Parts: sequence; structure tokens; C-alpha cells
Amino acid sequence: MASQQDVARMANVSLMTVSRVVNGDPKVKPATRERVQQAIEILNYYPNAAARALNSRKTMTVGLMLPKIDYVLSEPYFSQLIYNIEKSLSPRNYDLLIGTAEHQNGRDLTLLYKQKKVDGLVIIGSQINDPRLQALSDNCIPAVLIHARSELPCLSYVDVDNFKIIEYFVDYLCSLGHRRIGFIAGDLSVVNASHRLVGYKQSLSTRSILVEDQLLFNGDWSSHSGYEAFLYFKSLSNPPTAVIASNDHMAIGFLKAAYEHNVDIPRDLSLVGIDDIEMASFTTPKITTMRQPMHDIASLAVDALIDSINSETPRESRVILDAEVVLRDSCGLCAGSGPAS
Amino acid sequence: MASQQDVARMANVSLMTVSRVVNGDPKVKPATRERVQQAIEILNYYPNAAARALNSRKTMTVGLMLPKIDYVLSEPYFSQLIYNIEKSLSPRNYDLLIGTAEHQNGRDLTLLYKQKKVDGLVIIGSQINDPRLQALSDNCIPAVLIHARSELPCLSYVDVDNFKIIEYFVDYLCSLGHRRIGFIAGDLSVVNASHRLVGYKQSLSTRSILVEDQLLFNGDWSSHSGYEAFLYFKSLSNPPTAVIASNDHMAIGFLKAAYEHNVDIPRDLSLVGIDDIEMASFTTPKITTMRQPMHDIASLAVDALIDSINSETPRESRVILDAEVVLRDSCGLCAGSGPAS
DNA sequence: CTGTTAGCGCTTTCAG
DNA sequence: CTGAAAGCGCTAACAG
Repeated sequence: MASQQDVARMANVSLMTVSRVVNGDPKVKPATRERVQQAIEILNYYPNAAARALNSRKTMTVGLMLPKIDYVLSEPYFSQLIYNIEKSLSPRNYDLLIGTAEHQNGRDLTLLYKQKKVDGLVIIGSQINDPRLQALSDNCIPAVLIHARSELPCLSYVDVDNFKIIEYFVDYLCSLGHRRIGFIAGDLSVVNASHRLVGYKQSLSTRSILVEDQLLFNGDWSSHSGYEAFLYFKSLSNPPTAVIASNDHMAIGFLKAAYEHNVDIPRDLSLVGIDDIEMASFTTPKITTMRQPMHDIASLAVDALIDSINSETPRESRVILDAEVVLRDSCGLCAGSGPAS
Repeated sequence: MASQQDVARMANVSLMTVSRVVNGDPKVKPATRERVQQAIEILNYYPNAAARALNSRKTMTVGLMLPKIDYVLSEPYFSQLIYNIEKSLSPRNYDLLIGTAEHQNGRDLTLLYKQKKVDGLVIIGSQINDPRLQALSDNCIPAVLIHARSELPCLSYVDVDNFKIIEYFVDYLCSLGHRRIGFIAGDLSVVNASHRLVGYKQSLSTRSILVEDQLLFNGDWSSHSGYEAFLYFKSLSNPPTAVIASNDHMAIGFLKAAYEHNVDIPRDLSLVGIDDIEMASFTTPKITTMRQPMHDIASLAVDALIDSINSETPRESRVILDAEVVLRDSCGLCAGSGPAS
């Protein structure tokens, strides 16, 4: 492995000149630059990232923290989000290091930063009131939350307006005549899930619809829990005529159960999901859902993070985006005021 | 940010002693160790990874290359594989850096290594005859392929026996009376897809079943292409009575199309997939498929890679695992020798 | 425009 | 068991 030293010798220049060429310093004489570049080519030289990081104090890599990596990675939604993050990072010459909050060293979100393996952190779907966020803020570690919020100093976030999403659906279902609207919550330890639930309750209240605890099922984001949700709602003496699932996975599980129990969606029961994963359009019926502005989420988050990495003074940026409605076939007019099944 | 220096001063020892304590060298007097550890605690000291990497020549990070990251990340199968890789790496104190073969610097698989950002590479689902593999081998860069193979020196791989998978399904479908078995290929530029196709042709030949080109549809792994495959097969004057899809996604798309066209699976047409993604059990009917030994794939790949990183002499390990059949509801007896629809 | 010096924070090597 | 010296490969800061 050739080093800067070798290149310098070969091109008959100083180390600094090589460094300047590598870093595109304009005040190198073209002839010299040429000579150096040839040496680089011939010796197949690549600057050593560790050495660079050591004195520039910039690793040019960003850490990605996934609190529940197993679940998160089985969600195509998150996978694509990661893809988009990588895609935003790449042109800015940053690499992406995957960390987890499950495994040993992941316990401490700040570790990767303190070890100087990363310059900042992207944190996806953090837990509610995660105490580790405090540590990030205290140390003023550049970080951006995605699908979560925190008003602590130094923390940025990019989130979707979950309240609006739910509100839209409640309105929509009401307009179809539904008044008994069930809700399947996601894992409530996660900010996202809890916001959606709160949105549900608020939206109902606003429309003077009584919030009934029995119309609420606590799922965990998985298809399986959506399946269970159906069984639960069906067991009610006065079941809902429409159901809002907090993500598409649960909606798909719900659909499966409905089919097996001969409940026709949307005729007997209306259903909506959130995320617009690919499968949502391959079910029967196709699921009405909300598409998250994934691309914007990723690029805004990356912008915010790199901004914060490169700024002297602590800085945070906070943005809330709107999702896009995708109307498909899983909702219908309310059959009447009686039970659905 | 405290440095080793600070700790040394505080504990009144040399830099080396601090280093020894940090690295768990047993020949440090307990009393000294204690003192150092307290200083570390108090000063909140973490060793600087860049400095370590610089003179130990070990970055303790591994790069993950995804040739087609967009597709790969939308596949829950791959996401979970990545999760498992991270999980195997973590206890060995390695971190995972995500690279891509799409973006600029990803063009060259060797870059991350040459820059000393990683000690080795995990490469998922590489293209057939990817010329870049040659470069890896030439430079003797520690690398392991997953779901691909290469006999080049220095390259290890962990793959599943695709031939056996297909052979099993052909046998199985034959035993149900099927003789006209259609095949939906994945993206044939990928090793995986091509092996499965070859397996299909061979298995048919072995059983003296004529391989008909019209029974073969070239998909691209997506649900959408599975949907198209159905339309294509249905248009045939003599359609297949059973279909093997190269992955579950395509099987799901196929199922959707079949449903929309009132073709009953498994009554009118049998179908199998591969991968056993979560959705495969949430369709109607549930899809018969093959479960990949993902956990073993990940841990064997990581073992092979770390082995090769730490060995003086080039070494490669090559393993081929078996998948596990998951019989569900998408296959049935062949209705007769006539067309299926 | 180019070179010299010093040092980033750690570990290797060799002496005690 | 512990320490001193040297250096990993690079760049900031200053000279020239």
C-alpha cells in the first residue's frame, strides 16, 4: 500500500504538495499537479482515512441508530429510508455506519461519537423520552431524529405530521358515514405510534365522537398483531365499521383475518393503513394509505445533520412534513349504523 | 474530550500503562489497573478509533456492499440479512459500514478498503462475473460473498443450494401430478437468479420433461413482475398447471393477478415462492416456499471474513447451505392434463 | 507556488 | 510489571 511519502518521492515533491493535490488546492502549479497525479496513479495511492481523521477531527462518516433493529429492518419502509439516507450522504462524501441500540455497545448512543468513529448520528424511530437523548444533548453531539421529536438543545429532527394523517382519515371515514372508527396502535413505546394514537383521540373528540376504549387495539406494528386486532374487533358486541391501522403491515394482517372470516372489505368494513409499502397495492382490496415523503425526510435529515456537524455553535433544525394520501379500494360507505359483521 | 495523555497524568502512569489497561493486558498490577480505571471513569475517556486504526492497521469495521441497493433494501429478506450480519459482527467488536455499488465511490469495491475505512468486505448478491471481484482477488482484499459464488483466490462465499431448492419443488410438483411447470426468473444479471433458472432446466431434463421456452418468464424480483408473469402465462394456449417463482415477492404479485382473474390457487394452478418473507404467510392462500437459513448465512459469512482478515496467508472458505421447505397452501393436485384456467 | 516543522492519539518495540 | 522513544500517514501553520 503506497503512502503519501511514496508519492512525494516519486513525484519529487514534498508531502504537502501531494496533500494539496489530493485535496484539490488550486494553487499548485499545473505541471507539478500533473506529476503528482501520475505518481498517484502509478502507485495506486489512496489517502488513509484514519490518518486524515486523526488530525482533521473529521471522520466523514455518520452513524445510524436503530433502536429496534430487528423490527425496523423487517419493515421495507425503514429499509428504503436507510437507502435514501445513504443516497443523500454519498454525494457529500460521508459514509454510513450502522449501529444498534440493542447490542452491547449500542446501549450508549454516544459511544460511536466519543470513539470518534462518526461525526454525528441519525436516529430513527426513537423511544418516547429515551433518556439517552439527554446524553446526546448534554454532550452536544450532532444528531438528527427521524420520526421522532425532542426539544432538547442540539437535537434536530425531521418528522411527519402524524396528527394530520390521522385527522385526514377520520374526516374521510366520517364523510363515508362511519362513526364507529376503530384504531390499531403501533408499539406505543415509540414516539410515532403514540402520536398517531393521540391524533386519533383528538380527531374523534373534535368531531364530538365519543372515544371508546374498546375501539382501540394495541398492536406492535407486525402483520400478526393486525390479524389479532381483527379477531378482537370482531368479538365486540358493537364492532367498528371502519378501522385505522397505524401502519400497512398491520392493515395487511387485518385484511387477512377479515378474509378468513368472510368479512368483506370494504363492503362490510373499511380499513386504512399508513406508509404505502409496496405490498399495500398487492392485497385484495388494495389498501388506502398515506405515503410518507421518504425522499424529503432523508435529505432534510442529512442536510440538518451535516449542517450541525460543520457549525461552530450548536444548532438545531426541526421540520415537520406532510404525508400524501393514497386512495385505493379498502374503504366504502358505512352500511348503516349497526354492527359490521 | 479526554485523551490517553490526560488519563496517564491523572493516574500517574505512562501512556503505555493506560493503553495496556484499555486493552486488557493481564500483566498490569491490579492496583495500577484500578487507579487507571478510575481516571478513565472520571475523565470519561474513550480511546480514539482513528488513532488506533492508524497504527494498529485495523479499523475494526467491515464494509457491506449492495450492488443494487434500492432493490435490495426494499426486500425484507435482505434487510433481515443485514440485521443478522450486524448481530454477528457486534460481539466481535466490528462495526458495519454501508457502501453501495451505485453511487460514485461505490463503483470501486476496493475503495473503502484502500482508504483503510474497513478491514474487509461483505458483498451481497453480486452480479454474474462482476469484473470488480477480480480486483478484490488481485489485491487479496478480505471479502466474502453472500448469495453468490466465485472461485477466485482470496474470495470466500456463503451461498444456498439453489439447485436443490428448485429440484425439490420440481419433485414436489411432479408428485402432485404436474408436468407443465412454469418458471418466473429473477433478475438474471444476478448470480442467484441465474442459478435458480439453471436448476429449473436441469431438474426438468432429469425428469424427462421437455423444457419449453414459453413456460419461462423473465421477472425482476418485484411483485409487479410476478403480476405480469401471470398475465403472460394466462395468455398461453397451453398454460402451465404449476408455477415456480424465484422469490416470494413475485409469487405475491402472481397471486394478486390470479385472484383478479378468477383463477383459484391452488385449485386451478399451483404456485411456490422462495425466501419465506413475512408476507408469504399473510396471503390467501398462504404461499408454499423455502426458508433461507439466514442466521447461519450471516454468522458463517462473518466468521469467514474475520478469519480471513486476521490470517497472514490468503485464505478462503466456501460454504453452501440448504434451505428449509415451508409447505403451505398454494399447491394442489394437478386438475388434469389440460389447461389450468 | 512549495517546503519544513510539528503533532493529531495511540501502540509497537525495546529497555529497564 | 512499567516506561521511553519512535512512528503510524496525514495536514495545519508558518516560512520561504
